[in-house]
Amino acid sequence: MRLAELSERSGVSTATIKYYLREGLLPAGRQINATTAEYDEEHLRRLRLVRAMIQVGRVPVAKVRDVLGHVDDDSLPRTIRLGAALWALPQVPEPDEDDEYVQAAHLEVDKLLDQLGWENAKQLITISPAYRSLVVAVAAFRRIGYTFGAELLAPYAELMYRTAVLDLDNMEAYPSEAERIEFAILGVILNEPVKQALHRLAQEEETARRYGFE
Amino acid sequence: MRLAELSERSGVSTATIKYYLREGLLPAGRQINATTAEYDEEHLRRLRLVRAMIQVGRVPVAKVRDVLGHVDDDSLPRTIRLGAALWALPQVPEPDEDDEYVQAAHLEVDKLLDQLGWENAKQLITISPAYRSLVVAVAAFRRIGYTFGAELLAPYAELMYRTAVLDLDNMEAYPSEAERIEFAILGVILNEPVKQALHRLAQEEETARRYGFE
DNA sequence: CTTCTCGGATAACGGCACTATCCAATCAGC
DNA sequence: GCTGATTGGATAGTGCCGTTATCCGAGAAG
Repeated sequence: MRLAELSERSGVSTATIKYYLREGLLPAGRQINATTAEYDEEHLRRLRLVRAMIQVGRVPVAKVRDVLGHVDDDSLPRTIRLGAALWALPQVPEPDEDDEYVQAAHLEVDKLLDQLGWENAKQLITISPAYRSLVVAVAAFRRIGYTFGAELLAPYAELMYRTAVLDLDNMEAYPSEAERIEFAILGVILNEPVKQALHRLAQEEETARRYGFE
Repeated sequence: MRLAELSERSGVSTATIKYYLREGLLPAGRQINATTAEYDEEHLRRLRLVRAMIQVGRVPVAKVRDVLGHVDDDSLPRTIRLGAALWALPQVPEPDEDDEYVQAAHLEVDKLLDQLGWENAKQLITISPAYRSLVVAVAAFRRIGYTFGAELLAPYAELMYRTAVLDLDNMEAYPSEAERIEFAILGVILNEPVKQALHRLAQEEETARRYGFE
């Protein structure tokens, strides 16, 4: 198919597709001649993935490029590809290590990991963006005057761990390696909006149950 | 304290504070004379809240204004204030109701709510942004070729419901109404980054447990 | 008195996701 | 084979948004 058809079937304007091509989010089509390029179902699929990441996952274009680079890198073993995709995702600004709240948050999060026995996560704390995000968020709570210590975090972490087990179970249900990788990426990028929405729905439900509508 | 000190103690530049004042995120200081205004601890606290929402919660400035408007509106009953804060948060673009994937997602999500017995949430589906976000995300999965039906969503929803119970329990632990409201706002805005980070950490932990580091 | 700082108003900036405009090559319909 | 529409590439422009820089005249400080 040609650009116009790719645009029609994906619902993305040709101008935007050209932009994605330029930015390297979409591989170039097979060049038929100087003015025509041919795209296939793979392009359509990739384009839909890109759109989902940008619109639903709110992933910036540059990050999408990074993530896709890892997805396409067949030379990497699976866990590395998974990790690379996770880590290429948008992050909270770097924590200011001199800030007293950040330091307190570090202690609290480290205590939490000890309590939970997350030995693998502990090994990653120097490099994991998830760890840094957690520290930044916990520090923000403290700065406003609310403590969000290990004892409050632990039950959440327990639930999130069970969520992660579900994620990986679902991923393993797919037969091909390629699908598993793509689903894992989606599981990080699109799953979070799903869980966030479920969470808010659950909050609405429980609030209504406790206090009614008025 | 004056602008310069407010800036120093909060770590926010005077130019940005002026911008927040202009945008109505921060109430004006007490005017001492034509060129001096006096700010107090409440201003500092509010400023930190605003910063946390913008930087950690990634809430757009306009939304912060809306949320704070509800926080400050003493005439509203608590559940409404809570709901108003929840609903003022950034949303996914409106789902296109003509889209076949969106329609399928609607059916799937409705089925899920029935299965779970979330009767209160069902009543809110016409207006709840959380419901719409969920539909958009589920539709995005389907569009790429992965089904994320009620039977896969249900265990996640169960875990999220337990998370919401924790949220409300934590909120109720605060003695004053004002603190509870503020904590509830934070619980929606800052808690989500916390949970998201815990989730990713948990994914990293479980991935490492299943597959090791190589 | 004069130099410094204050806060208000306004304009400018930089990043990002697109989008509009040109253009020459080429395809489709007659 | 001619002609008008379409194609894809290059480039510049747009709109939004969070932030910052520049002026300015009115006090405060030494």
